[in-house]
Amino acid sequence: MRKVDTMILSTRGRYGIKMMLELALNYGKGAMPLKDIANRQSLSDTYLEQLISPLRKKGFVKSTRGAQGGYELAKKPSEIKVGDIIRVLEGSLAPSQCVLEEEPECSKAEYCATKLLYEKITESINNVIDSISLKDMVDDYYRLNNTNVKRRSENE
Amino acid sequence: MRKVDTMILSTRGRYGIKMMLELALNYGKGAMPLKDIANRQSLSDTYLEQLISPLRKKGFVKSTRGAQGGYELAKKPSEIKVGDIIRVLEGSLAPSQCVLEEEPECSKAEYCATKLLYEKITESINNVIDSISLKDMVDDYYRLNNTNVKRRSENE
DNA sequence: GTAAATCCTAGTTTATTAGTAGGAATTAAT
DNA sequence: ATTAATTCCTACTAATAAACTAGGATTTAC
Repeated sequence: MRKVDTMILSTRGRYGIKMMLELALNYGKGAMPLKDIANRQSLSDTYLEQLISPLRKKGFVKSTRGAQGGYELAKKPSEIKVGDIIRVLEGSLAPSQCVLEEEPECSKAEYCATKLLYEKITESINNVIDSISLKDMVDDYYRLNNTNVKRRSENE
Repeated sequence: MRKVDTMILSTRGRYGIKMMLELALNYGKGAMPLKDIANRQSLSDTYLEQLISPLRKKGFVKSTRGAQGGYELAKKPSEIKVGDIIRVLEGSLAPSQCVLEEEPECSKAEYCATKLLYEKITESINNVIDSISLKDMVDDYYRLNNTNVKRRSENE
């Protein structure tokens, strides 16, 4: 039997985004230990370790080793796009191999109407994920939070 | 180790689209045996059987049993959207479970900025896949084909 | 010098994907 | 009527990928 719903993001991408949002919320306040992030999000810290490693190597995160160490964003939240995080942790999101240049799935690629379809889907996804930065998410976070708090007190 | 690139469509969706495109190209010419489709696309016919079954049950394909039987589209190609095929074979494409109503991944969904992100991604994907019909793909198919043939003869 | 942290490699388990196998039911052509 | 070609259905299997875990080396503030 098969899964009912396909998540286009695996836990790598999803946890990675949560993790980076935590770092963005902490931006400018120094290094944050991974264990804190894991605790706040109820995720396995040893698993998050695996995810933050490539983000560091790609220059989105910087680390301070040793006691009192931790991680922080290596760029301003406005300069890190959700697409950056996803591409590091999931690779290119493409609906089919043939959209990626390396190896055409389809032997008659020039006649391939499905390739055209996949390119349209890919473009649409990339447009969205490259238009949203961590700063946008932080803004959303505070906006959503304030709205709810306000609504609650208005009801009383 | 992990795969380098995440395909948002599995073979179910990709083969399903190829199969439906073949049926669309054959539209109006009677039933086409699954074995023919499998041969044309170099795919396993027993696997395609599994994929066409839910498409038939959802009313996108109709079958004729017995010798000289086969499958054909149950609607006009313009009335079948790529999104229909994908949803039948892959389920809802969503970047995260929390976008689907049933079970919120996030305990504090009302404060969840990532949910907002996922909704934007989902909306963008659905917009594309629901705007492209099998007729569009058939048109692309012939347009790509003619263009290439023409270019070839122009070169001589 | 000890505790708290990152860093690194290699496992392990579980779930999902991608098929296969085997046969029952149906029907056109002979 | 028999045969061959087809759909239809259920269950199984193998390969792959996802989701972690384990263990230890290294670094550094206190």
